[in-house]
Amino acid sequence: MTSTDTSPTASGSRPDLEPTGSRPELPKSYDPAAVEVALYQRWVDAGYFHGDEAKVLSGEKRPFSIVLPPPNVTGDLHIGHALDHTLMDVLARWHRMSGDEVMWLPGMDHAGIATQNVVEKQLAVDGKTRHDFGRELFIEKVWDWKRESGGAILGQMRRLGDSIDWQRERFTLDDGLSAAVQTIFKQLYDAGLIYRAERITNWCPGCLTAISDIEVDHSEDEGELVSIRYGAPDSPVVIATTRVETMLGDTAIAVHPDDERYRQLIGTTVELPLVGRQIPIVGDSHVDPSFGTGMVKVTPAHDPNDFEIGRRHHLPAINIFTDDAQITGTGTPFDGMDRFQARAAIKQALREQGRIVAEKTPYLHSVGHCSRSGDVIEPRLSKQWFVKVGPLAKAAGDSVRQGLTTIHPPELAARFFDWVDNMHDWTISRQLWWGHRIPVWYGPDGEMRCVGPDEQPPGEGWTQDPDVLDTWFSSGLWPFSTMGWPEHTDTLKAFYPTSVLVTGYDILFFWVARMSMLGLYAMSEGTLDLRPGSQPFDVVALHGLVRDQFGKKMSKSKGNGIDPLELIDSYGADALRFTLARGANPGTDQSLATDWVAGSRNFCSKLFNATKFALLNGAAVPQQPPAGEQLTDADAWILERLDETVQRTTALLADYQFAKAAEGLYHYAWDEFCDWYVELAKVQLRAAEQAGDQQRIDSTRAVLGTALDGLLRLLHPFVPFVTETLWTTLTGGDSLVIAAWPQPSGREKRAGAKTFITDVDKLVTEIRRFRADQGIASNVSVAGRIRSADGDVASDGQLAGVVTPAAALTRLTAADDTFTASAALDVTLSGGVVTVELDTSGSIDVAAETARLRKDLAAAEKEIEQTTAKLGNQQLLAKAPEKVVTKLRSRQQAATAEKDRITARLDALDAAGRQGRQPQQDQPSQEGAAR
RNA sequence: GGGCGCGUAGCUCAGCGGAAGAGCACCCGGUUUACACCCGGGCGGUCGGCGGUUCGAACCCGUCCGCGCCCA
Repeated sequence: MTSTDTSPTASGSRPDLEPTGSRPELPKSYDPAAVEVALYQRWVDAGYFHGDEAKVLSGEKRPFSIVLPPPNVTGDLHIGHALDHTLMDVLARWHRMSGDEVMWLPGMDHAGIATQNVVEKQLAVDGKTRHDFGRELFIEKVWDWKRESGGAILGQMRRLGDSIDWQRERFTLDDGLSAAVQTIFKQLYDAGLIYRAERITNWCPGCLTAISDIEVDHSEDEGELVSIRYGAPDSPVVIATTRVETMLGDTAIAVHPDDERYRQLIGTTVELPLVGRQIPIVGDSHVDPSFGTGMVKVTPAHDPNDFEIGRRHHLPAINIFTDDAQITGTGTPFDGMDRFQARAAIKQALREQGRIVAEKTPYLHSVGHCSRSGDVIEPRLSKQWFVKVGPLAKAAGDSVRQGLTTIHPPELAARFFDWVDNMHDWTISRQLWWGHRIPVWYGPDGEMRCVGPDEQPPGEGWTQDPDVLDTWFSSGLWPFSTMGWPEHTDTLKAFYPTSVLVTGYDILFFWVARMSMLGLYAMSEGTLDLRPGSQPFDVVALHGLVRDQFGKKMSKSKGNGIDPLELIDSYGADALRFTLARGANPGTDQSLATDWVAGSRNFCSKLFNATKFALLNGAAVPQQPPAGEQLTDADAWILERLDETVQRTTALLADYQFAKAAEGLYHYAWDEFCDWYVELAKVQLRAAEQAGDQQRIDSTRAVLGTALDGLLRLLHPFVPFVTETLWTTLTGGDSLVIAAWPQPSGREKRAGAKTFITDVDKLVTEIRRFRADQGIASNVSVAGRIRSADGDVASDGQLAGVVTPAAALTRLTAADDTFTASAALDVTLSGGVVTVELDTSGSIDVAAETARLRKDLAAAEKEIEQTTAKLGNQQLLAKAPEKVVTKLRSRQQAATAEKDRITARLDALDAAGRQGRQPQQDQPSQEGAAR
C-alpha cells in the first residue's frame, strides 16, 4: 500500500494518498506527473488488478475477462494502442466496480518478421548475416534482444493506467503457448485441415518469405502497359502486360476458344522473343476476348490466373526469379538483373527488335505491397503450408450469425461476413527462423510425419521442415492458449469465453476471424459444433482510427503522428484517456490534436478545484444521503441529475458508447455541478451561516459530498488517477478502484426542482446579459431590486427561492434608502414575469439597451410568425398529435406576450430619450467613465 | 468493377421526423479567496445540390456532386 516510486516530480508538493484520520489538504494545483506513477504502483501492489478464478468458480462473482490483443514485442505504444487500451480499461474498471471478477490478461506477440528484421539489422552493422551464425545461435541472439530491448510497450501500458493482471503476462513463444500451437497444428493436420502444396503465393523479396493475402496491401500505382508482338514480325500474336520481365517465364499464349479471330491459331506455336523458345497457343475460356487484343501471355510460375491455365493445359511453370527477385536461369543476358532493372532492359531490347506495338505510360493499376516492408509483392510459385479455411471460416461466420459472438457496431458485421465467407486458404508457413517451427519431419524415403507436443521426433535420417508458422497462427490461439489450453484449467473454466474483444475495425480480419476460427475449433474438440461457450469472445467492440486534427490518417511520412507518451508527459494520462474516450463513437474514426488533450487536462483541473472547494467548505459523504424534506430545490435538482447521470452512463457503457458516456459526464461535472450547483451551494452556505442554520449547513455539505462522490465514481474508469487522488481525500476510503459503482438513489423526484433551476438560469443569464450590455464589469456590485408583477417577490415562496440566489449570483446588493432605479428589465419565468430594477448610478447606455431589446423583439416576432403559420394549417391541426399542437399554442402565446412587453419597454426608452437623454444626472457615472 | 460509410458553425464532431447543438478556435469584459488549465457575455449555420414522401424533413426515399474505407 505504500508508494514505492520515488521519481522526481515536477512540483514539490504532492497530495498525501494515505487515508489518515484527519483530512489531508490538496495542493494548490493538480500535477498529474507528481501522482500517476506512484498511484499505479500502489494499485498493482495492492493486488487490485488480479482476477481470481476461485471467486468465479465458487459462484461468488461473475467473471469479466479480456485478453489483450498481443502487441508486437518490437512495438512501442502508439496512439491507436492508447485508444484501444483506454476503452478496454474503461470496461475493466467499470466491471470491477460493478462487482465482477475482472481478469485482463496481457502479453506480447513474437512478431516473426519484424523481430527477425530488428536483429538482422543489428548484425548487418558488423557486416554479418544470420547465416553466419546458423539457426540455433541466431535464435539465441533474438532471445537476447527480447530480454534486453523487447517489450517496451509493457512499461508504456503502465503509464496509461491499464488495470491489467500482470501476474498473467504471456508471450506467444512461451513453452505453454508453443505446446498449444503444436497441439492444434497436429489436430488440424490429422483432420486434413492443414496441408502442404505448391501454389502461387505472395512472395516478399525484401523479407524473403511468403506472406498471406491479408498481409498484402493493394494500391493504385503508376506503371506501364506494354503491348508486345510475339513470333514473326507479321505475327498476329500481340499481348499486353504491366510486368514485361515476366515474359521470360512465359510457357504459352492463351485465347478464348470461341474467339473467331484466333480460333485457327489454337494448337500452333509461336516464338517467345529474346528467349527463342517455341510456346503453344492454347484455348482457355478464362480469357476475356474484349480485353486488349484478346490474347494473353501465360506465365504459370508468376501469376495465379496463369497458374490455373497452366494446370488445365499441362504447361510447364518456369520460375525466373531468385528469392530477392533477380532474374535467374533464363539463359538470357538479363540473368542477374533486379526485376525492375530487367523490366527496362527487356523493354529496350524488344523495342530494338521492333516488337513494342503500343505503350501506355503512366498506366494506373493495382499493385500489391508487403504490409511489413512495403516491397512490391512478387506472385511466385512455391511450396507452402496452408490452412483449409472452408469449414473454419463458415463456423466463424455462423458463430456471429447465431449470436454466440456479437459485433458492435452491428453495421460492421456485414464486412466480417463478406470476408469470412469468401476467404482463401491461409498460407501459414514463413521462410524465417524466429517463430514456431513447423512440427513436420521428412523421412529418407519422402515420408512426412507431423509430431505432436508429447511425441518424440523421428530419429536418424529425418529432417524437420525448416519453415516457421505465421505469427497470426499463434496469436489466433491467444484467447485460450494463454489460459492453459489444452489442459482443462480453472482459468479456462472461469474466464473463457472472454467477455469482449476490443480492437480497431482495421484488425477485424486479423484478430477476430483468426481467433474465432481457431477458438471454435479447439473448444469444440475439433467438431466445430457451435455450442455456446466455444466462441473466444461474447462481444467484439470495434473502434475507429485516430486521425490528426484535420481528419487525416497519421503516418510517418506525413509527420503528423502524435506520440501518446509525450501527451502523457505534458498533460497526464487521464487527459489523454478522456480525450480518446470522448472521441470514441462506435466504429467511426476520430481526430486528435494536442488542443483537445489540453481541454481534457483542463477538465481534470476543474474536477480538482471543485473538490478542493467542496473540502474547504466541509463537504462530507454521509452514510445516508439527506432526506428529501431537508433538501433545497437546488439540492434536489443536483441529486436528481446525479441519478439520471448514473443511469445514463451505465446504460451507455453497456452499449459500448464511450463517447456519449464521457460527454455526459463532462456535462454533468462542468455545466451542472460546477457552474450551477457549486455556485448555488455557496449562496446557500453563506445564508445558513448568517442565520446560524446548522442543519442547512450540514445538509448542503452532505449534498456537495454526495454529488461529488457519485461523479468521481462515475468518472473513475475514464480518468482513474485524478479521481483516485480526489476521492481518497474526500472520503478517506482506500481506493476507488475497488469502490462500488453508483446506483440510482431511488429518491422521488421533486416536482419543482427542474423548474427552479430553469428559472434561476434564465433570470441570472438575463441579468448578466443586461450588465454586459451596459458595460458593468462582472466584479462590480450593483444595487438592485426584483419585483413580481403583483408586488413583492418575498411574499411568494417559490419566486423568492429563485430570486435570492439569482441576485447573489449576479452581484446585486439590496436596495437601501438611496436606491434609485435607473434601469429595469423584465424576465419571464415559469410563474410569471419579474421586473429587475437596477441602480446604475444614473447612467444607462440607451443604444445598447435598445439594440438588445430589438434583438429579442426580432426573435419573438420570428417565433410568432412560425407558430402562427403552423397553427393556421388545418392539416396540421387535424393530423398532428395533440401534444404538438398544445406546445405550439403555448409557444405562440409566450412569444406574443414577449413581443408586447418588449415593445412597451422600447417605447418607454424612446420616450425617456426624447425627454432629456438621461433620466438621472445627480451622480457622476463611474461605469460610464470606465467604458 | 462490387460493397460499406460520410458530407451540419472557421476546425473536429453529436443530433437521425415535431423550436439547429457541443468541444476547440474567434471577439468583448473580468486577479469575484475552488479554479485565468478560470469566470461572465457574444459572434457564427438556406444541416452538399436537386426532386419526392409527409400536416411537418438536417433526420425517411430517389438522384446527382464531392470525400473516405474495405474487397476484387
